[in-house]
Amino acid sequence: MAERKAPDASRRSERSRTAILTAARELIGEIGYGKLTIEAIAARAGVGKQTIYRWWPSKGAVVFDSLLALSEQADGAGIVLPDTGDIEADLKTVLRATAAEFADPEFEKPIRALNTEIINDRELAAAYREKMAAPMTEAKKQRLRSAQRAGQLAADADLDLFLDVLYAPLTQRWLLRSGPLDDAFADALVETALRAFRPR
Amino acid sequence: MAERKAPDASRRSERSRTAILTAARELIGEIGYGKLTIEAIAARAGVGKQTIYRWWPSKGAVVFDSLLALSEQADGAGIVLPDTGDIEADLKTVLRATAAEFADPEFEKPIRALNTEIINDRELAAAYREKMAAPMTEAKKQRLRSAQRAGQLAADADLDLFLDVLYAPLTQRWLLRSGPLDDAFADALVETALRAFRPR
Amino acid sequence: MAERKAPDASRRSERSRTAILTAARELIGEIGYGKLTIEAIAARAGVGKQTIYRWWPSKGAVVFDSLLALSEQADGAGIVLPDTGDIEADLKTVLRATAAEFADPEFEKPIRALNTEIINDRELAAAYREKMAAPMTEAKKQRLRSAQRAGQLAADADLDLFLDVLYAPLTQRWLLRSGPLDDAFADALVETALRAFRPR
Amino acid sequence: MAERKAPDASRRSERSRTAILTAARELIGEIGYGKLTIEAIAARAGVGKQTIYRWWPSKGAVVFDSLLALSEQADGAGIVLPDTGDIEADLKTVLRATAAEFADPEFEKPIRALNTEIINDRELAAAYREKMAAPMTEAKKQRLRSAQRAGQLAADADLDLFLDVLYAPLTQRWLLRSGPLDDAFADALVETALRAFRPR
DNA sequence: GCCTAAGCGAGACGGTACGTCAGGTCTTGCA
DNA sequence: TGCAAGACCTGACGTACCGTCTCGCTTAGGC
Repeated sequence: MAERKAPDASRRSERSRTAILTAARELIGEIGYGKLTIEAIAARAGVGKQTIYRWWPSKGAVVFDSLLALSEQADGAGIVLPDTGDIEADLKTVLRATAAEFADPEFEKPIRALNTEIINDRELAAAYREKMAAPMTEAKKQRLRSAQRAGQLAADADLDLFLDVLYAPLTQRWLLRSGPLDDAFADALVETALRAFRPR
Repeated sequence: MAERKAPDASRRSERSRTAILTAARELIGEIGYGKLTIEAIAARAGVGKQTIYRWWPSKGAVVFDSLLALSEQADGAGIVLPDTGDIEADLKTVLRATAAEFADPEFEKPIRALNTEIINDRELAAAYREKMAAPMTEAKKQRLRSAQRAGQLAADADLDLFLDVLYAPLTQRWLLRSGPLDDAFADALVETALRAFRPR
Repeated sequence: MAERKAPDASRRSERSRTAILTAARELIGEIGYGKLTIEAIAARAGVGKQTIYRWWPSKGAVVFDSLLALSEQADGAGIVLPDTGDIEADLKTVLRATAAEFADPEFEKPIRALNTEIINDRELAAAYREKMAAPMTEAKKQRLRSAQRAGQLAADADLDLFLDVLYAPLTQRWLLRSGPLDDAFADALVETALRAFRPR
Repeated sequence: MAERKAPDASRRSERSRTAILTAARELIGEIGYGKLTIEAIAARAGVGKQTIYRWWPSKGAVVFDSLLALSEQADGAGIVLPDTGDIEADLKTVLRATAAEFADPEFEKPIRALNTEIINDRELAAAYREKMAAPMTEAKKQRLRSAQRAGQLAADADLDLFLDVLYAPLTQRWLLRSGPLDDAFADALVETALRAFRPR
């Protein structure tokens, strides 16, 4: 097991790390992922290129970390979905919000960047599932289990499948721009999913 | 209003066009989309770079055309889905086949390449929907309408939504590698979708 | 005999070639050979770095060519040394001029640069002897042969040796800064050399 | 007027100093002066880079010191040239030995390195003259004075000039590789120099 | 059937960014 | 407090491709 490099993480400059992630995030918003370069990140962060290459294996990894930092700061205290007792209403609220987020140009570019990377990089995909998707998924399942207890969802429903059916069409439509992402679509998805998994 | 370029399509060399598309397809399979370069395509095709720039606006467009050529040769005679009269069985057959295709490394790289391009290029996304997705979608709807007539599907079902619910989870799982693409998953999707849209 | 690259010299841009050589010469004068970089040459010449790497194997080669161009433009019509009939007076004139040239800061930097390169590069040394030293040496020998015919120099004198004895001390003293390069020194060298090779 | 650096020489690690000079000398022999780097010296010597920068102002200075150490160990007891009473024979012996040394690849690289440095660095040139050349020159003059007393050399001969005429052609030819450095050349130089400075 | 304008292969060009190497400075334990 | 270790910013390296631009050479259409 011959490591080629083993930089001493204890000596790592927190100042540089933060500056790099911030610069990456800003640049994605400004010029888009496709035109993002390591040199530009380094320049904007006031950092040597080597400092980036020392700590990240690829441009995609930097971008991933920069977005991860963003998402982590959001859910510092854990993510909780609304629970009014009405699963349909709550899911519509959440899905409409997600759809709106996709439409926000501020969010659009980074998320497209992230998806581009994930599609083509196995390891990044794994990191995404663990670090970014998992906490969100767990929060959603929490709400679904509550609905199961309330008898609004089949007790034996496969929650992973439920979430796939609920969210994948939304994401897909956004990625491929194959249709409008309006409230009607969000509502229709919720209704469809609940219909498929309603208690017998 | 003088166009800057107006290449005379009637003089276009079919030999070069074919060689370029073939080279592009081969290279995607060999080195992947990310490392694909115009120079490599030109070299492999035995063609000057200018000949590529003359006829395509971007690398993505070449790649798209090369995969389009592939898909067109497949459905020259039109696509027809099996219709045994049992919509559930037929859809399971089709979805299992699609899942298997995704698992085939031969198909995997080009489709990932295509998705990468489409996500980040509006025009390519439109071209994809028109040239590649539309015929497929139409064939699927054909089969679904047959099921509606047979009373196996709600007569007022939104077929676009149905197809989204049926296929998006599959594509998503494949793109993000978020779970196994086995027969069980394909079957579960078909059952879920049909449950959501069964006649009242 | 597998050549790795074989750029087509017939397509070479004369404009670029000239700009590069000029830029190199100017920069040597301004910042010195040690701090000279290919990037700076390219930038000053308004040229891509690749255009330099395409046509020259090393920084030293560029510098050499730039000085060669300089020397060639000087002796377009051939070099002729003064011949008043008095070899001692003529040589003193020439050596004093050479010493003065060495003292001129304008000439100093390029020549030091050249020597630095030549010392450490066999091929450059060969090129120097052929392209730059040889014509000069031939001109000097011409004058010496005239002196031999006039009976001012031993008829069987080894002219190469004579020139070494005459010039090497001058060059050496200049390179190592081991003593003053004044007229007295030039005169002394001439007298010494002539004394050693006077006719018996 | 506070010096920016004032390392306390009394605390200097002799172990490090020696290791650095040894490493420098070895590396010059192995990879040549041009490719020599401070980092490589530090790594080979098992020393931090700062320890080098603390005690030497430039790479050239390290190299110089490393070669100085070499030459000092050689002439600890003072240098004495052979004195058989026959100045011509003695000088031929010495010059032939010098020529042979130049041909020895072991000696070649360091001396070329040294010359490269000296040519471009005034201070190093001065140090060279004082520390390395001077003792050698003095030893040679000693022998020449003996020859003057023996009537084999003009009593009023300029010994510095004599040494220049004798050695510079040899050094020059070696540096520029402009001719063979054989015994014949060494002998011819001695004969020429003696002819120029023989007693009247 | 010839002429001529176009497409074509080739590849040089001015550039941008790559990923690496080394320079020289600064910081952190260890001895 | 001198040292080894090595992270840091800087800047140059030599390479790979970009998209544009000539070069001669086919090669097809209009005359």
